[in-house]
Amino acid sequence: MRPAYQDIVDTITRRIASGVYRPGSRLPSEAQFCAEFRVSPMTLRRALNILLDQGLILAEKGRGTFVRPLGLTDCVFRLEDLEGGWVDESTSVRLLAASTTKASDRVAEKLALEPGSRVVYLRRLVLKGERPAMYHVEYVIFDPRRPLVESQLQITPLAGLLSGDRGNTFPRGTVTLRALSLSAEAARVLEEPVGAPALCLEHVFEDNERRPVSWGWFLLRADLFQLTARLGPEWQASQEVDRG
Amino acid sequence: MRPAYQDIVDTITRRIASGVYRPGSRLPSEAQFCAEFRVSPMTLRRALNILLDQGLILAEKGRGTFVRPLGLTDCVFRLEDLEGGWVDESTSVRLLAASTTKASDRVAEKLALEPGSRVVYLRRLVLKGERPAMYHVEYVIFDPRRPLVESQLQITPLAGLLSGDRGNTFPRGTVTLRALSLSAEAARVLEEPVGAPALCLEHVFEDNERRPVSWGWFLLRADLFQLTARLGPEWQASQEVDRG
DNA sequence: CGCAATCACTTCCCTAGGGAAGCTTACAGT
DNA sequence: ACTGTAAGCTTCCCTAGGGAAGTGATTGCG
Repeated sequence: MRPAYQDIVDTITRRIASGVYRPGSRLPSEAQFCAEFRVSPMTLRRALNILLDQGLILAEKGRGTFVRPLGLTDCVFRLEDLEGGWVDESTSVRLLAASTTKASDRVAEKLALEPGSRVVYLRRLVLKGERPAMYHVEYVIFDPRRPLVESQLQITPLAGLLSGDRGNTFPRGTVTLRALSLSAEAARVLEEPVGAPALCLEHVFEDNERRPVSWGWFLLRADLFQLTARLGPEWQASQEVDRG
Repeated sequence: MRPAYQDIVDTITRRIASGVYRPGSRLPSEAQFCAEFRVSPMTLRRALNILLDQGLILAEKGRGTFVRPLGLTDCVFRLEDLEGGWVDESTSVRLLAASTTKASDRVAEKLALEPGSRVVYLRRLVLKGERPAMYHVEYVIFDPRRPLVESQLQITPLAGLLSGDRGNTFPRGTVTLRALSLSAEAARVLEEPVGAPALCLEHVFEDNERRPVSWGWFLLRADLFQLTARLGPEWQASQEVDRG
């Protein structure tokens, strides 16, 4: 039913979590594991590879594999499971502004354009129920020769931009996360006091030729959104039990 | 020299990045790939598995494998590559306070203790050169029966807590990231105006039995620290060229 | 025409080996 | 005592298949 390599992954993970294999210590060789689990080397190797790039173990060629000691810095935060959620039933998007303007120096620099080039300027407000939650500002290049723009311009289904459902996805991009205080304008829109803390999610999307296509940022109310990561071994309970 | 599966991963990645394989479209079957790259099914499968859990492709049993359309939410932020850095030559740690006190209600709740139990209270300041950068507050359970405490108590090498070098690592934990405004005390220590924005990194570490061992948080000056993630296909340049 | 069975194609899992390359240790020769 | 070598570990990579299970189109039968 369940793949053998998955059972092996879980078993070893459990042993690490429960302290049978301690951080830093060497664990049995591949040959020994093959004998214990009664599988071929290839299958065992597959299990180890999974643990390897989960970062739970650490292999040194010719010496052995070891339990990797974990530190705070091993945390990974997935934007996918942002607490506060991106979209659910109560979510609605309100378009505050959409126009084409000439790029300011700052915008032109970010988008690698000549100053004064035409760009599309967008401002959206995402509401959870009645409450403003995110404020989104974005500048998109306006170049008839590049076909990407129109897909970007379908405004309301912000969802498409977030989780790449349909065509309006970008092949590449850079996203940076930081904290800041709300400006007067952002504070007004988000119905927060000026200077209130917020998470800022700045993004630059690029096309296939690595040219920037859009620059913008989300402002997330600090009281509604946070990121959580779990550190250390985690496994799904397996129904199977040794009946040897 | 270079493993074959790695070359395959890079080649497919490059094709996705350059638009040869478009988002959502089906890519060749495993058999076809085997024929093209002249490798055995197992090797090809290995390459696909890597792309699979990089999230670049998406396989549906019986139907085929497809290029996965990406969205903003696919970003992952690694605490490891925090911009502003955790430790380098100019980093020093100053211990502001270390004492044992009775746990307040809030602390007792977080650590799952009886209110009034003894806990170790720590406050550290991390400096980059002369400049305060992070402020760390932590509560550690004080229980002679649990041996973990002493390793936690070696204060100055904060590095050990961050990247698990030696023994003072915890098997498990939860870390949450959010934005907030500096309290009066934190602002004074970090030499920032009261109410300045900061990233807050709250952490709870647990022992093998999943009992909380320590609770605390880092406050990171918003002007010094941010997290960056790259979205989309990325590959290492391979020196090898087709000479068929 | 409608429905069910078949068949081709797909992803996915596993076996049973061989061999390259790196590290450690023991042992021989100097 | 020291050094170079060889043996025996180790991780790592690859081949060449077989078979299970899911999907979709085609075909044959009522």
